[in-house]
Amino acid sequence: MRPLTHPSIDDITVEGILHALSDPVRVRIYAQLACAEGANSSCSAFLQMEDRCIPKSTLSQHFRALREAGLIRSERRGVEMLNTTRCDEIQQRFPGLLPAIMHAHAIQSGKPLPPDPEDQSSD
Amino acid sequence: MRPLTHPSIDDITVEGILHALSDPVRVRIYAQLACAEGANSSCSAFLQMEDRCIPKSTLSQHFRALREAGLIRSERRGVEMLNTTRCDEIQQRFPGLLPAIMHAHAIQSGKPLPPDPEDQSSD
DNA sequence: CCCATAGTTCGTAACATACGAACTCATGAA
DNA sequence: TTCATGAGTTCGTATGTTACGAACTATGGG
Repeated sequence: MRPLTHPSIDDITVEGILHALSDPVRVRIYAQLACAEGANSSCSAFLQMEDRCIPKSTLSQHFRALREAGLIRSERRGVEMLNTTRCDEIQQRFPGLLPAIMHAHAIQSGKPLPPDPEDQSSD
Repeated sequence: MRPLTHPSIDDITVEGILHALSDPVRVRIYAQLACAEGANSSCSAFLQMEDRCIPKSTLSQHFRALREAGLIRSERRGVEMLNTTRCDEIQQRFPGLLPAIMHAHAIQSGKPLPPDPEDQSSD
């Protein structure tokens, strides 16, 4: 089992981020992580998302995609995995990108957030 | 030859936009169109982009991808094609999304724009 | 009508993705 | 230490997507 690889902040690309978040399952995972930061962030917490039941091998691949795009950081916590977003780093490198995407996603889901408190604006 | 299809603004999805712009060639095309709005926007203008030479069948597919994602509008102008971005419409539906993406892309390309005048902030 | 130019579509090879089966790793019980 | 269990990963394969050359369609000019 190869050790988890995380790209350095400078190797993170816009294309990579967009591609990772262009998958509906992955945005949902990412949105969950971004909301419940630090809470129940193990992979298994997503085994039964709202409506669909996603097989765990597929979930594992999705987490890997998010990880290799630089969107999340995963570390072992005993038998589980602790997943956290790297939004602070990405905000440094690409200010406003993630908030804008998540905001648009919220609009599309019919639950537009109130104007985000600490986001959106270019750093 | 089927007539060009453009999704209605309500059928445009965030995932579709992100996927379309997650391809390096397509962002470059889109960026060009967004900059030189109305100028030389035919497909053939992109036949020899900066470094790579992209075959025209491939280019055609890229334009179709952008069109079907709702990012551009294409109409015949005689023998050519006039391509224009639909950024105003998209700005209505997903405020700040495209500016943030293009801004991030500019940063990555090493030419960060000055803080965008009318963008970024959550309407 | 014939030709040239601008794009599109088709066919196929290369690449990417989804998911079940089989695996690894950490932990806890015996 | 050994075995069992739960959490994730990797592999193999079927299915989908993408790239690009060849053949096609449309428009405009002689």
